[in-house]
Amino acid sequence: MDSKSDGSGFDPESVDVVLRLLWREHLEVAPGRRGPRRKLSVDEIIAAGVALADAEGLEALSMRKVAEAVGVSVMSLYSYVPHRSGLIGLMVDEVIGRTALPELPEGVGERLRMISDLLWDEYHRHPWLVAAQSHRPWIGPHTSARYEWELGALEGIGLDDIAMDHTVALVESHASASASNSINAQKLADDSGVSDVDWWNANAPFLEQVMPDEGYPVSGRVGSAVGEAYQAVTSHRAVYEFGVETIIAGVEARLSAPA
Amino acid sequence: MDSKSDGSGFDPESVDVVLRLLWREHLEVAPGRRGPRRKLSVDEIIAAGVALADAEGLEALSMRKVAEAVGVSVMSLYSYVPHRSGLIGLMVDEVIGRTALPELPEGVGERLRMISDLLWDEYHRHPWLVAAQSHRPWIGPHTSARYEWELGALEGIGLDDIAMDHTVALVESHASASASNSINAQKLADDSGVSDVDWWNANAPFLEQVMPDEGYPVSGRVGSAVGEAYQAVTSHRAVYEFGVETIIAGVEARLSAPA
DNA sequence: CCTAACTATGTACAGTGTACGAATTAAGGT
DNA sequence: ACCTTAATTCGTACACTGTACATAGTTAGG
Repeated sequence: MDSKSDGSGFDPESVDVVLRLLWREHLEVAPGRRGPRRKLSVDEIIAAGVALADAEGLEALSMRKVAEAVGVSVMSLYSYVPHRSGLIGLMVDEVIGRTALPELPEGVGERLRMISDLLWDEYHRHPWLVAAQSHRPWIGPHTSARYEWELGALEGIGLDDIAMDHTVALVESHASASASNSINAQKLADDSGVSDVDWWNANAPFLEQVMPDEGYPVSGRVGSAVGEAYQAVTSHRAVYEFGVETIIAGVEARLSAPA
Repeated sequence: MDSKSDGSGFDPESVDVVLRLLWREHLEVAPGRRGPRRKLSVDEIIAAGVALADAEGLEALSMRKVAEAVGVSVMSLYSYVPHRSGLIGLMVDEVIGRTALPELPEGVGERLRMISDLLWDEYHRHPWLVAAQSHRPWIGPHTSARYEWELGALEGIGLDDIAMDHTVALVESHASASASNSINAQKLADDSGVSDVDWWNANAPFLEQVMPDEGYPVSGRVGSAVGEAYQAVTSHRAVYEFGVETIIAGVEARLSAPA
């Protein structure tokens, strides 16, 4: 043990600051610290960040706004949280922890669907989660519990460890990507005040001019069918459903035809 | 025909500016315009934007840098392009046009794989494409040609129009999401100088402390298996491959078991 | 009580997208 | 040839952003 060791067997200096914050509940409370008493807890900051992002999106989450929300000067935040990106990482684990992990049903398909729907719903409850994915994915307590739960749903059904991991990743990818499409479309409509259909109606005459029918035989026909089926340009929810079902069918095919 | 009509049957005022720029090749050249001769073409600006984004990423694509690259003042750009977001839309269609659409092989699986790989490769050639997806998806000539090609690959194999559209969307979603994971990891490693493995090595002792083995039975085992298989924390490419195969299996299952 | 550690805060910097207005250029109408 | 008018270029300005740094104030340990 070196001089800085607290007997836990790792060098506390080299541990990612955000990581220590993520697991703050699992660490002994810090010993009596000098200096002024802290006005806040990290949790208050995280909660304020989540509220702000829920309400106005991640791009509106500025350190100044968070600071104002918790009633502290901007630079004081930096004594709680190392940077904006780290705060976002903490927010992600926080909201993941807010979603309870339900009992798993019987059947592989039912389980995959439950996982997928849980993610889809969560993304729509916190639309900024899709934009948060371009930041470093830190390993927090709730993220870890979620992963354990997801893998547990596939335990003992006949997939090897690698396939279990990749199947979870596939379901997560698909839920994330289709939710992302759905959410971006919604955000664009909100921000610009122009809905999908409005935009299409305004620009259809122009497109008919530059896109002659004979140049797009298949997509012309398919586009019409889609428009007619949903009475809209597209239905993100339907695309999502179709994807989940296809993926489930693929996993089941893998199970019944082992390598 | 109203006073502003050019005989084409649509009101040119209501057409999205970016849309007109996207289809600029298909429009008659503008009649003699007053004012100073333009120093540039839109294409030069788009090309400069693509070069910049390829080299430094989308967040480094500032109007000031683009302006400097083409040798013009910042605000002059705005006489060519309505805003940064529109420029990005034009860049997207441009790079999509740079990828040739190859002959389609026989077999549904082979075709889906070709489409998917084409997208995966394209994302890795232009990593900023993943970040560009949060902007409005304009309908450009190359995007349309791509969509027509993708649908053409599924024509006549036994899917109805809706299923064709959704299958293409599924493959695109999956390619986009897995490429996004791969690219984000790469970018984070580059920017921070800390690789996946380095980070893990530095923080593993801490994680072992806060994550007791008995709390994560399945993910502990699976994580080890994955680490051993790839000699890395994960293999984005392998996850992608697994997903493509599963999706193909799902589509084939759908084909052999009609509703 | 003094010192060393810690917190809170103000200021400052190098950026960002783009609205606005002024100056310049060239074409169309007479 | 001249005037009008549209189009282009460009400088300045504004409201923001994240965060580095220095300073002042507060508390616990020795």
